[in-house]
Amino acid sequence: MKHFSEISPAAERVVDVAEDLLQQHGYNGFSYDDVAQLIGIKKPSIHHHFSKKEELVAVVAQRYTHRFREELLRIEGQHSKAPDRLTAYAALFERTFVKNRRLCVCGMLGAEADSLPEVVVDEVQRFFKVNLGWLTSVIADGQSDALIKSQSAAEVLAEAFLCALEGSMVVGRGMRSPRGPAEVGNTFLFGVLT
Amino acid sequence: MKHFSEISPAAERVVDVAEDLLQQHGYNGFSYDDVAQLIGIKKPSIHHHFSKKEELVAVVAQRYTHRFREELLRIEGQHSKAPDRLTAYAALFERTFVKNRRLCVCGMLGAEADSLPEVVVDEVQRFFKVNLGWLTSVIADGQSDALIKSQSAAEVLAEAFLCALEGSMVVGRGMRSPRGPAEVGNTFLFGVLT
DNA sequence: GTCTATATTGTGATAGAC
DNA sequence: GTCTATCACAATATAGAC
Repeated sequence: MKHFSEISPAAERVVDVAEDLLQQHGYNGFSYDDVAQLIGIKKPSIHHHFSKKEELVAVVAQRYTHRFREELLRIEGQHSKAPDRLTAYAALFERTFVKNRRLCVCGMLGAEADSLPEVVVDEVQRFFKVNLGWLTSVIADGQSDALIKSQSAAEVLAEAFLCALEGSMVVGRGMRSPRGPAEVGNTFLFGVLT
Repeated sequence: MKHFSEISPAAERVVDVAEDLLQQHGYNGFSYDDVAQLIGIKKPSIHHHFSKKEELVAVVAQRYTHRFREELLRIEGQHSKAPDRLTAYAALFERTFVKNRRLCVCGMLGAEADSLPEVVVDEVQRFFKVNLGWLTSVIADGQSDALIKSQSAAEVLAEAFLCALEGSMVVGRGMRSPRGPAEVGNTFLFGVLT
């Protein structure tokens, strides 16, 4: 599979626009022509960079996961206590959602996963694994430090937290509500975990 | 808007199949021809029952919400304590998910809401409002009876619970994981609320 | 209620010139 | 890297016969 770091600047603009359309309309909700028109070039030029749609979307998801990992590192550098790290984590989702109720790339693709090419689902799976792994270790640390009082297994708490954040974007969009991940994350953290 | 209770048996079969396809592939992921082939008739026959796709999907969502309300009533009849009612509520989502990781109709439509006709989004919004209203009153009752210890506002707890359940289907599908709403609901209920 | 036939538009994708 | 031209097909939707 092509790697996002090895693509040209022109191809990167394609990925930028595709990411945006994906978050707003989903895999089956945008076309090569939509991407082309937003950039201001023609459809076959998109095929020049990514011959198949599944390749384009897989690269979008791949880069999205990479950037998420960079953010996780940044959070570790900026916050040392588990509750602060989890609040900052929820803020990542909130930042996406406040821009026109954009969905998480992998939340959208996760919903559609049943009718998606395998290369795409593989990337989605990787995103969730990375996030669950990180959350699990942060929560386990919080339990050791007695900053998180719930004694449920860190792994299942991590999953519930991630699900609440992903779900908040879906529900917030479906309800046309301004309420998003930050609020739901807060409820979870201060009504449940700590 | 057409009401699901006033449609013919033939039209109802169309709604049955459309609901299924919707849960598996989303609004933009199934076609009139898919519906026709699964029933064993031709595409224009579907148009005879529902001239536009948005009308068909709106009726699917409408009936889905109605059936959900019937289930909520049933839960009220079978369980009197708030935690039991919430566990039974999570089981509704689990029942959907265990069938080939099927998504909640309105969870799927909520994710896609940005590129959906307004008549459809209206129904999705109604579904979430109905569910949040019911959950809020159940949780408030549980707080009065001291069966739910969290003192956060019932409304925000309701939203977090619903988001966790909807999100669990999205994440479970994206991870190709068998873990679903029942487990996440459990974590929320016994690690957070009670 | 179902069909055949068809209009119209959009889609992912390719060939080959510049 | 971008273009024009084009293909093959699938989509929603309509007209009109049975």
